[in-house]
Amino acid sequence: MATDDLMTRALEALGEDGPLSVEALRRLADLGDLPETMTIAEVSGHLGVSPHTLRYYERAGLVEVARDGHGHRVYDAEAVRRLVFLTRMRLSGMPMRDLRHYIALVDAGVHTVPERLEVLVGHRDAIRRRIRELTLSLMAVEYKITTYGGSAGPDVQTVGATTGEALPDEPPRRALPAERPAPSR
Amino acid sequence: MATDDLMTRALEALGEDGPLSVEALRRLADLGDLPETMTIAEVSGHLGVSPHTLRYYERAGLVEVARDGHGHRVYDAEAVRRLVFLTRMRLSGMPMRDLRHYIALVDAGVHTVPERLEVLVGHRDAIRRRIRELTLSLMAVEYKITTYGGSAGPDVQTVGATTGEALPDEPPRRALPAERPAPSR
DNA sequence: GTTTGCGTTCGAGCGCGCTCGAAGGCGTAC
DNA sequence: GTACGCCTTCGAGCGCGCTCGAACGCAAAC
Repeated sequence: MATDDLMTRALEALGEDGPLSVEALRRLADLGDLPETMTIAEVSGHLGVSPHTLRYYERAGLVEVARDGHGHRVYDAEAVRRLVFLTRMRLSGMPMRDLRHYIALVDAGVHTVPERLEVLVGHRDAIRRRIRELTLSLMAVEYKITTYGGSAGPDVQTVGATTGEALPDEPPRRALPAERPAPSR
Repeated sequence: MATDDLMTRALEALGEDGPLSVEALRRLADLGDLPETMTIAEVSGHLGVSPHTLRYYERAGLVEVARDGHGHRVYDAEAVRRLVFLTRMRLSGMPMRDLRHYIALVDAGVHTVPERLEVLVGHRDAIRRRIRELTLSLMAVEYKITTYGGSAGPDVQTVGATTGEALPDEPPRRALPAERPAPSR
């Protein structure tokens, strides 16, 4: 996915270990002053997505883009801003389907604002869920790494044994020193 | 993806808003006492992945599963534990390719432990990156929601304007009440 | 016996989000 | 002129991770 690069760049711009604050957001949002119009190559460079993908988004009905006398695309600032939004949403995992829906709402006029909000809230919740999932997985992987490394991890005891390997060629599944025999619920 | 359900269930088991702690991990890891052997349907129910997917994983070389007299799969505890590991890794976004690599290492013997650790560390970092990405996106979406809702959000100013919509049918892009005119860098 | 239900293998198909290639137009550089 | 480079459209192809269907086997229930 081309958009992976985008976020990578965004993260780099923020400094990998920055405070990840509203301040960071402001910097992310700071697109510089967009020129009046841009070519597809410029937009591509700016957003970090390929021209192919930009054309694809247009075909998908997510943006309308004017042509110049030669049939070449001319992206105005509004189109670029929309594309920034679109790439950001794609990056956070919103499917094309939902994006099409949202854009249809936007194009349908201001009376769809409540429904747009619903979509956004739904997506926000999806992101939150995903972060929780990943946090959980992260903990499992970190635990596994520490126990693998030998520096006997914290107090979870069964995780290592649930990895389906437990160092094959070795006595499988010695119980780690348990603190308590895990309450039955 | 079938595995979505798995994590959903895991999260439910933890209580959506729980402390997300090591305690939580222990519960997740607590698979109960696995029976000696299981049928494909049992494993499927236990892990929340379809029998189709279990067969697929086997075809992919991720687990070996014995057959009974009728040619039916018989999953032993080790296979189940491995599948738990595999689904957890899939859930956290590790691609099949890497999983195959990892499993090959496991099957190659204990001397591959260092390389296994490298893989795990790489994956851990990937998860961390993804969490950071999502956190960033979450902030952007939350900001957009609050400003959309009218309850003028915190102090970022440009984000709303970068969404490519800025309430069409309305004077586009009035500057929001800025606190400071964003430093030029 | 036949129906129901669960299992098997194999290969094909699908949904997603790109990604690419072919065939061609236009404008500038040499 | 012609080569280069960037653009266009259109449709096909791809990588991923499943997901499914067809055709069949076996066993217990009715």
